[in-house]
Amino acid sequence: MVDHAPAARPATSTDVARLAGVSQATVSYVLNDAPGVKISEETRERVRRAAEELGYAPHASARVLRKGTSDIVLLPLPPFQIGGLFLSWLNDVGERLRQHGHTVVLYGDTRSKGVAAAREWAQWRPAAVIVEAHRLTRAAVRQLYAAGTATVIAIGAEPSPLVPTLLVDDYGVGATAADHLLDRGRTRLAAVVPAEPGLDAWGERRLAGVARTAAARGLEARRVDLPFDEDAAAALAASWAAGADRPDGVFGYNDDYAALLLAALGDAGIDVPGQIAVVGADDQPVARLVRPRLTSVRVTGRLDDDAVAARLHEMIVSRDRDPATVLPVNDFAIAQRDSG
Amino acid sequence: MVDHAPAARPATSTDVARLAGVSQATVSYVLNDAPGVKISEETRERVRRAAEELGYAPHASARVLRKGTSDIVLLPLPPFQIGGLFLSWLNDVGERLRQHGHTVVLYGDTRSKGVAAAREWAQWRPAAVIVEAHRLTRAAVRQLYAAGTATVIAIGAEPSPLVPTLLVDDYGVGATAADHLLDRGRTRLAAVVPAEPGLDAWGERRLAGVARTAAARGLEARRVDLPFDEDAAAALAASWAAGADRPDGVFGYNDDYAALLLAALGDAGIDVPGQIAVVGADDQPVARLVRPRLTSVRVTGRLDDDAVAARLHEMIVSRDRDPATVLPVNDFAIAQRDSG
DNA sequence: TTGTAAGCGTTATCAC
DNA sequence: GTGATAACGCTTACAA
Repeated sequence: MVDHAPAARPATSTDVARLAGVSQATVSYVLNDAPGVKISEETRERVRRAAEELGYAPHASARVLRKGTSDIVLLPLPPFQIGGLFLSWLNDVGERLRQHGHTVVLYGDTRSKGVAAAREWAQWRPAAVIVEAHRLTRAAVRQLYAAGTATVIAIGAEPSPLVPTLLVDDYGVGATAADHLLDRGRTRLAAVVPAEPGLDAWGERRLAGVARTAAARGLEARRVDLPFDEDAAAALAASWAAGADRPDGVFGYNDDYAALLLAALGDAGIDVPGQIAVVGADDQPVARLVRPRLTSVRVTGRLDDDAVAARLHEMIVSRDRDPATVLPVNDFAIAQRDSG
Repeated sequence: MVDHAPAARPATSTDVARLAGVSQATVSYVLNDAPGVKISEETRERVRRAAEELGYAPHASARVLRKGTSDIVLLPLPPFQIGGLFLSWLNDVGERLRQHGHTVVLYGDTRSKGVAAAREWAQWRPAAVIVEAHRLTRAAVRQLYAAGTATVIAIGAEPSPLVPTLLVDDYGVGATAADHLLDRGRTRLAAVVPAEPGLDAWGERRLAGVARTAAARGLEARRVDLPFDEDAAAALAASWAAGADRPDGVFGYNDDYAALLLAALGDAGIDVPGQIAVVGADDQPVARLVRPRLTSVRVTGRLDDDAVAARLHEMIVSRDRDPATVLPVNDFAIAQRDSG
């Protein structure tokens, strides 16, 4: 690439055509490898060289306007609220989607949901919108499909009745922890639900997974609401140290909460895992940094990222809008350590 | 909003005009509050109602094509590689930028840099591009400016020579830790540099901050390369337990690495903070979950998010392209706990 | 094998 | 005050 003098305005395909000595249409044909159009290799080369020379980049909006739809895969997600785990998964899958020719856009909007949000997303004529299930309504989906969006995909812990779902099973986390605890002979189970706005919904689902699994064996699971706060954890540990109604197996919601509880139990003189087994989730670094080391539910991919991206791509090109299409993405394993 | 029958195609401003019984131009005037155009309040109301009725959302691409530039603030960042800390900061600032009328887009591209990347970004005619400094070249900046981008802003630990910089001071983290350790009488300093690709560059800068501060007091700081690995940490702790060349104050890079080291020192029978003080960084939850609790460098905002967003907005509207414009965003404090 | 021309939905410059 | 109308840059059917 030659280092040109600063262009006053970005080069257009007309500029390229002029430089290459061909028509503007030919430029479009060549650069898009238009099928069913025969152009001599020599002309192609001239066009490509001219484009390179001018630093030509096609005007995305003009292209979208003309074609009526973009190749954007829109992810209107608040990127921080979702865990680092999901975020890195998303990045890997995004990378693959890009290789399939999509433009992956994390769209910065947060509060809105329903048809108002859909209208905003629809402005960009995305090929696909992948969004948390709770932000979708029937009208929202309709608006997007009217805007030419090939498919809308919900992210949720259960299948959406409106559109295909990327199933991020959160019940399974709790279920896996419960199975592990029960298999090791624990019978009085408890599950932490974080007392933080935004996290509680996730906590409820993990708790439900624990409860469901316990129920299958004729047992119950107690709910323990816990804010991320040392004093609250100490109070809880003290009440358990006093005896009364102490569980012998606790699922700590995730590794952070489990570690918080673990530290408080230790401070209160309760033996882990002797008196209480503690299991975390997400297999984060902290699990190996506390003593005893934390047993944790590791979330693994059910399909590899390539496969997920390939399925998504397939759904987009085939305009699969069937709510019956459900793509489960995660699976679980126990990372066995010392706490339970 | 009335819940309409499914639209076959998204409503255009022409549809709105027809329904409101006005010309299409009038619709544009009303919805954009065009200055210097007198339109009766009654007409305005009719137009607005028609737009609402039809669920009209202007076609973003058509608007961009016509206006020559978008209101997109493009952040071509891999959202996972950057820490959770920066991510949540970014979200807050993004939210504010949105309130200033910008469309914040995290653009999914990763590998590319230089003019090739710039060309890809320029396709969308963004109003601003905020990107890591190392991905910019002179030609890249030129291409973006030619595409009408109001300003390009670098993110980096030192001011960019090409464009204005959002200064994320990483040296300061190490410097703050070193000051703290030195103030408490430690003299044989060491700093952990994570032996992980991708993290080492950050580690080097934090180390440099420690070294610089130590040097100002006539002392040196030792570099300790450490992978995130229990065995490696144990080996390091064992060598220090053996005596030899043991530091009395260690900066652990961040809380995860500091906690890793802390656990290994404990296992090796070294007293913390008695024999070695350990300081982490980022003030993550883990700092309160380990024993002794971890003293940590807390990264705080130098300006509040509102102010940062306001400055960015100002730079965009004024087309501030002056590399002398530097916006330092973070400041530091010590979260004093038990480890040092 | 290549060129001509229509039209995508907006905004903005003119006449009316 | 309001309504035609001409771009904006591109893709694609059709003409040459």
